[in-house]
Amino acid sequence: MTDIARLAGVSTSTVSRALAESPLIPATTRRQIQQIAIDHGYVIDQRGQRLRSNRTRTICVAIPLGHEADQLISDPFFLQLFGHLADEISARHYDVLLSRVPAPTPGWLSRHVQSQKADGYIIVGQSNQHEEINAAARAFLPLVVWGAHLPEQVYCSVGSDNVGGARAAVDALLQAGRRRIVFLGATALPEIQMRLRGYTNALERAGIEVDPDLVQPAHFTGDTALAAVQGLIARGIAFDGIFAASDVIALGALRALQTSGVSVPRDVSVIGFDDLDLAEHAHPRLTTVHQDLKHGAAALVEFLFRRLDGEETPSATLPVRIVTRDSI
Amino acid sequence: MTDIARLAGVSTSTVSRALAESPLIPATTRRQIQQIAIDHGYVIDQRGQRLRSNRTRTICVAIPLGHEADQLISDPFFLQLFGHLADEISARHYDVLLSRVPAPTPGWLSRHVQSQKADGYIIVGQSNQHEEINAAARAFLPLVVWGAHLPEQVYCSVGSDNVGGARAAVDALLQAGRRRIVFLGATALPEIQMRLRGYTNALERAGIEVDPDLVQPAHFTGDTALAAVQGLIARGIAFDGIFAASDVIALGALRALQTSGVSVPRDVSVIGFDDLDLAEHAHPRLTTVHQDLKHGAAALVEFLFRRLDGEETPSATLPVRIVTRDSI
DNA sequence: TCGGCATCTGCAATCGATTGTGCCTATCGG
DNA sequence: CCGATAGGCACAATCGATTGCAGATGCCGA
Repeated sequence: MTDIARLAGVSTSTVSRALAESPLIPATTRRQIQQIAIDHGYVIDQRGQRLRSNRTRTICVAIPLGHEADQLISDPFFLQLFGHLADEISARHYDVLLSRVPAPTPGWLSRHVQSQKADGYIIVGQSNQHEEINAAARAFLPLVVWGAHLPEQVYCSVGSDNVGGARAAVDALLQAGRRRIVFLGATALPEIQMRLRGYTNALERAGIEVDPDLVQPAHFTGDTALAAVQGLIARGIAFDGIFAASDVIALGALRALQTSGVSVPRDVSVIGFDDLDLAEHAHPRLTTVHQDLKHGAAALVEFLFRRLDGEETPSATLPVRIVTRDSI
Repeated sequence: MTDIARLAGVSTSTVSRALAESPLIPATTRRQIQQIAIDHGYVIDQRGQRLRSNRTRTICVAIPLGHEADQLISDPFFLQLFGHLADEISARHYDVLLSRVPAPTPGWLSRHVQSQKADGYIIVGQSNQHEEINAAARAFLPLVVWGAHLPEQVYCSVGSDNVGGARAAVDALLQAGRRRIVFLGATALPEIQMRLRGYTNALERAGIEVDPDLVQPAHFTGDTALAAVQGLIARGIAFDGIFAASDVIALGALRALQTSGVSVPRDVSVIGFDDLDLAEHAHPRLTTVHQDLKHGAAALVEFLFRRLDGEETPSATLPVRIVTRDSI
């Protein structure tokens, strides 16, 4: 900037103001200085600008992986949500900073916020970090969370109706005449806990007792789901329906059934949760609970920018609906 | 930092050195100062640190959209590549900055580099920005590109063997007895041009003349591919095979054929390019040219970090292979 | 001719860190 | 007992921008 100032025969103050379109500088001078900057390939250094002006024009999307340190960014659900978030954020001319937090240590979020790398935060999935997020949110407004709505929550969250969606999913299986329904999911996560609650609710309402053998842990990779289903078959535990807490899990279950010669949906009905692009293309096409990630992402970003302007925003729970295809 | 210095009874220089584990500060003092920092929730402000130390510990992943401004980040191919890139970068403890450049203006990349937002750049897809990238790469070493290897290229690129892959794909269709083979793809892009060249090569070698009617433009969304195939059918142009320049295009073509009552692969064989997760789950399961995006991403990041250390790196072309499924 | 006012423009402080240089104080050997 | 040496530490410059304040300039009317 000093160089540009010298070339233009003015001070750096004037250059700074000219490039910022300050009305203090007459329009003709402004244009001249801007032209000199362009001609010499000068652009404002973000490091200096950010330090001085206290704004980074950057939103950080963070994924805490407290439950499962090896879940990668290349997880299809996360990528799909992230894609929509990035579209929304870049449409507002902000940069997107992606941060993966493999093993959250106490205070990680507050520290991250303090480091001034971004103006606002979108946390994808609470993992087991509810308290941590609460603590950070108490002192820092521009922070929104994709996930479940939990008791004692001070932060703003957007998420699907997990209990209702799970209940509807299990109801669909019951309606298809299924009685021994497996639940597959990582119950350490709040969202999955909610889905388990919906599962339990639906069974109880139908007068069916929950069989602990049928509630199986499965992480977010298809492989653990595959192993869980194979385990059930090997142990001779009978079942005629599977409610998978995510589509990726459902696809793993489908693979396991296929290799064991179990026909879907003749012998076993399967329903997933998420409605990723994958679900439509699965074989058989996967019946699943549709979450509207695009609208969810739009809501998250909308709320975040309102908070950047100092406004408080409420949490939101998005309705879900069953998409009926061929696996049920 | 001034506060921490006061609390510890030392100067900010000492605090800075203590937090940086400088051997100039005795170990016991270091620990004391670090403890005070932790107790008071202090973390180094990235803005100051970056300004002073000239390093951001950030890699920017940029997508130029010169050809098609409305392509979104939520494109499955891009997301899958991006996921692998992000995994690799965050494994090296760097941050990932995502930048979408909708309508590249001359000098956009050089300007971006100058702005000092990141230490290194990964450009995904050259779009029509070959010259621009060349210009930036002449003055800036830590820059790598996913895409085709072009003549007069000064930058480092990693990409698949597009010509060879396309040739193999068309050969596979020919071997299945197909003769009137459609090409679907956006030929404005260098990578797609290469695939078109492979298509032409393979046909010529088989003594078949290229019918211009069968070379159809299709963008990266499935919808334009769907429309193109429906157009061919409506115009009564006969064809018995489709080489789609990407899996997303192939899925669009499959949908068009399905709604028109054309059976795949009985009446028409279809082959794609990419081997996204989607391909395996398509119905019928899509035969396609497999690109190893995970290794490609690893190579890109490896090269980039070597360049951050001042080393020159060559370009690389990755081999591809046909994954045979049910659509051919 | 001069005062007053509006319009520009520059000085200098500031954001929060890093680091070369040099001072001070022990410690040790002669 | 004194000087050399090394180990700790602080001072102050610096990175590249922004902005309040004050000074300079020009124009107007009286």
